[in-house]
Amino acid sequence: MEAGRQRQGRLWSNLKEVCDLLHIPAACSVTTEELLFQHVQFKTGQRIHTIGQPFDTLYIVNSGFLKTVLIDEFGNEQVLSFPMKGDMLGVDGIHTRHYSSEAVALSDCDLILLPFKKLTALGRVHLELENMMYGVMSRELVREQAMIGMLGALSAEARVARFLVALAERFSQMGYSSKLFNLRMTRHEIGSYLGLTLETVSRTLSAFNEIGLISVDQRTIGIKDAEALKTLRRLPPSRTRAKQQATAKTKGETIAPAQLLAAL
Amino acid sequence: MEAGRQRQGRLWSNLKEVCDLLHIPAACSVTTEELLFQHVQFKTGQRIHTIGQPFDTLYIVNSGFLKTVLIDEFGNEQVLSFPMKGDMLGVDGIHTRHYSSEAVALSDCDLILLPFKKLTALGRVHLELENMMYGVMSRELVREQAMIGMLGALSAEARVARFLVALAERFSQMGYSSKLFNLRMTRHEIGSYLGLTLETVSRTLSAFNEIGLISVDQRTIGIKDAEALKTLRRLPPSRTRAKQQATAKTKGETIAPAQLLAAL
DNA sequence: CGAGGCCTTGAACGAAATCAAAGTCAGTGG
DNA sequence: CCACTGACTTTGATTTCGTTCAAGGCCTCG
Repeated sequence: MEAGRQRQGRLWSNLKEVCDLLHIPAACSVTTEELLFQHVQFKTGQRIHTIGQPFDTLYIVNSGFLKTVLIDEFGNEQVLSFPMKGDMLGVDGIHTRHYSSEAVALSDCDLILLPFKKLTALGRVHLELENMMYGVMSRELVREQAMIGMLGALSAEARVARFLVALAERFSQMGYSSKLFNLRMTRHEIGSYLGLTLETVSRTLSAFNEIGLISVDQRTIGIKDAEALKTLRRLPPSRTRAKQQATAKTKGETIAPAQLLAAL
Repeated sequence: MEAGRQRQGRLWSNLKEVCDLLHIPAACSVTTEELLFQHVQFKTGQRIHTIGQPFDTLYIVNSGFLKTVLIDEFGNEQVLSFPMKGDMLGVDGIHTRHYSSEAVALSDCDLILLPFKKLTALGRVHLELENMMYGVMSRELVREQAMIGMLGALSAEARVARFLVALAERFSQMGYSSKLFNLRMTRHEIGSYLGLTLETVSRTLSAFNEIGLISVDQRTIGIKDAEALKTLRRLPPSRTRAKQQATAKTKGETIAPAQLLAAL
């Protein structure tokens, strides 16, 4: 459909800028400006690459928000990640020389092109660059391992809670507020990412809102109690709460929300 | 506990052998035998590396079976993978220079040591080696993405079915029978890997056995109908089967197992 | 204003977890 | 040799979390 890129080619970045973006301590041996990487702009909804497309370039997100997805045998999307500033895209294409996932812009985006051939050639000359590559790929691997652990072991509430905390931290790193931000993705996309249905995501956000952990207004999220979100395992049954309070031998005093939330 | 390695140092491999093991088309530019990598043996139960331990070497499995695990805040293991011949271990340590997972031998193992420093240095001289590194890391990433997709979207039955098929294929690649093999891991470990409880794994295997997809005898698995396993989405409700047959307008004839299994 | 996405909420159902009890097997030591 | 221990597995009964199905509300944009 909208396969065409929004090539404007106005911007270029040097190696130092690329390393900074990736949070790689560039020894900055290359002050020369001859090593330039081109930028490309994508508009909301455009695809950066599709599944099966021949691989030749990696991308670094300079600004904007994206999602990467797998498409299963019957056309259902499985969201794999929500890349944003400083993330690398396309690494999954190296192995088979074809991208194995699809990347879509969730907002207008500015990406840096890293032609893979050029990159590896440069890596042999500039050691930081090579280390950067290994580091970024390893980091991505660790991120996915954490994701597997989360999908394998955590309750729906815990997944949503950690998702919010992770988002808040990313926004903080990017210099935005970690307390108040806008989700760039739909409930459906969040659900797919977390292995849940959109209804469960919606209900969970409402529940967090009700007990004061966050505030929700459509896609605007306010983080009220980041600590509780970080350690949350499961929510106290809202309808049964009275019964639970009666059962607990707490000398009649009301159980503090924090206690309930931290319950195994 | 048994932190000590079983260093025997009897075996060494050259670059060609390493590439073969990883299924990398080594251009075999290096026929010289000076590039040697040491082997190390581990016995069942021994740890290859632990979480947080300083990273300096990658491992390739030459023989044997292992598991890699994450340990959560309360000591619960989350199985991430079951590496076997040709798999690489330790890549997650590159990023932070500390392993982020733990690898344990499920059987006696023979691993090849790849000191990371040495490896990257060699990569600059031997291009196939560098390509191998990128390829293997990318492959691992793709594998984990598939895992995330599976955990996020598939039913318990489908997960177990695909797990068996994947195992069968690995055994086949390794030259063993893909029709009859022994599981090297417990039901608990399989469950952890698939995001299920051990009871669910056990029940699912029993169900597959009952309808003739596999045969199960403790850890010995016989694959009877690989195709059905590959495409299975959900099992027909065994107790409701009579009712379903009645509901279906199939002129009184019995529904073929294959039809039921392929049901969306 | 109306249409179409997106989101929320409720009710009922169902898949998998949890709880519980036996059964199997390998290894150990009397 | 055999009984005993402990880890692993199977199977059943029950519970619960999350899905599914359904209806209505809320924004945005033509």
